[in-house]
Amino acid sequence: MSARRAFLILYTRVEIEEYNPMVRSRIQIKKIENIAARQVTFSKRRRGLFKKAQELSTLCDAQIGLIVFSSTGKLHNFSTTRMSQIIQRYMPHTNNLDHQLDASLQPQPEDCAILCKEVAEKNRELRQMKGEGLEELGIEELAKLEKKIERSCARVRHMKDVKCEKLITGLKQKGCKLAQHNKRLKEKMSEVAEVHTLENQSSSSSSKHSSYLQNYNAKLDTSLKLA
Amino acid sequence: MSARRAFLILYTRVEIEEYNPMVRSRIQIKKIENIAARQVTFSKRRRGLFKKAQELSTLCDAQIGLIVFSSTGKLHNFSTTRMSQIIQRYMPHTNNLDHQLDASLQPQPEDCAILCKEVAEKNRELRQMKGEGLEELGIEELAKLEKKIERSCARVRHMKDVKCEKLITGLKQKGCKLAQHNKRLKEKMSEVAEVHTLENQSSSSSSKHSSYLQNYNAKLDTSLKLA
DNA sequence: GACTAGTTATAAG
DNA sequence: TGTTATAAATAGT
Repeated sequence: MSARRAFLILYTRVEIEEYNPMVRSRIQIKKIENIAARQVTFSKRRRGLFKKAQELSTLCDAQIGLIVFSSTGKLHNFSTTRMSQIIQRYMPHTNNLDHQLDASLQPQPEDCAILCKEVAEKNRELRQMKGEGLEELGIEELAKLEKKIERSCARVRHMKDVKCEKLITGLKQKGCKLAQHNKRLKEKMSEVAEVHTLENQSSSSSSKHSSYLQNYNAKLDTSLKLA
Repeated sequence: MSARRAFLILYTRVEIEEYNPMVRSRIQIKKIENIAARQVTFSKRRRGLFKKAQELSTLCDAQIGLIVFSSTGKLHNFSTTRMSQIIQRYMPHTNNLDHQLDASLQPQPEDCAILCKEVAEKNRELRQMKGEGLEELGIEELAKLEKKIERSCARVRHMKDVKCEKLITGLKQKGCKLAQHNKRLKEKMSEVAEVHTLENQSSSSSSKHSSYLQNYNAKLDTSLKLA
């Protein structure tokens, strides 16, 4: 039984580490030394990568630029808009060390055209969202737009409510603190007043204390206002 | 039973096309409108994309630069060496250098900058109208925005109602006309049938008239279909 | 962020 | 390039 067990363990280890089964196995991510295999993998994975990039840009409305040089030096690239546009947009985010690049990244006429188109498109969408220029839309489209705007409105309303609630909570807390502070100040005031009364009864030099009390009251007021 | 069958079919279609089952289903590659879902997907897929890029570069010894701007404008990038190096290696492969030579004939960079700003501004407004990126707004602004969107919605709804009403009126008129036409055609038909009966009773040469009547009926059918 | 269950990418042939 | 079975990515919770 022990021998059988040993065999099983050995078999399993061999299968995982060395034996190439006829089916796909997990691979390590390290440079593929076999050139043919590397090229095949490069081709397949490049396609996969570009597809993923395309999907991400579509699904999430992202702007993507992807440059790939194969080990043979061949260029492959993908971008949602003109690559130069993406690189330009990227530049401000990078260190100033790369300023030399700026010279070769002057805006192209195509970029202007693209931007113009973009502005026009945004304007159209914006006008629709504002409920302008609706004549060209059909009933279905109008219904969709209505739903979309309603959702927007709900989002705005929700954010407003959240902020209001936060504000109210904050104000309440502040109020509580102020009330506590007030209470403490009043207590102190009555203490002072008591002392004053006692002193007033036992001594004739009251004017000095009286002005002191007034001064104290004034300070109290200021504290309250500041709080 | 037929009604029940129709219901079942409808239910099935809805389940397939719209209802979200509790398990993963195939998705269409199109912009995700739900903002939260979009952000989650962006985050997940971005990680996946970057991992794939990393793997491809390691496995196949490729030089890769990847720039991603999210829809909120945030930059994410990956590169095997300094991005500037990759961009520089990329530049000769574009025809930008040729364009650069006649820079004097090209639109000024300022134009592009202005357009860029405009796009950015429109995007900001649009996003707000869609109820995105509201964190930076105060309660007052949110309230204003809400009112604005409500007005938009009212406009869209109004336009939809107007169009619906028009459509309904149009359809009703069409229906009336068709009904009238039908009535007239039926009257004519009974006249013809009457004549035919009389003639059939008084004369023996009925085959000629019979074929004439058939022809007439065929024409009637055509008229009805066209109407 | 973790989990699960279908989906998608891909290693090997 | 196409196929197949498994690994990996990921949509929905």
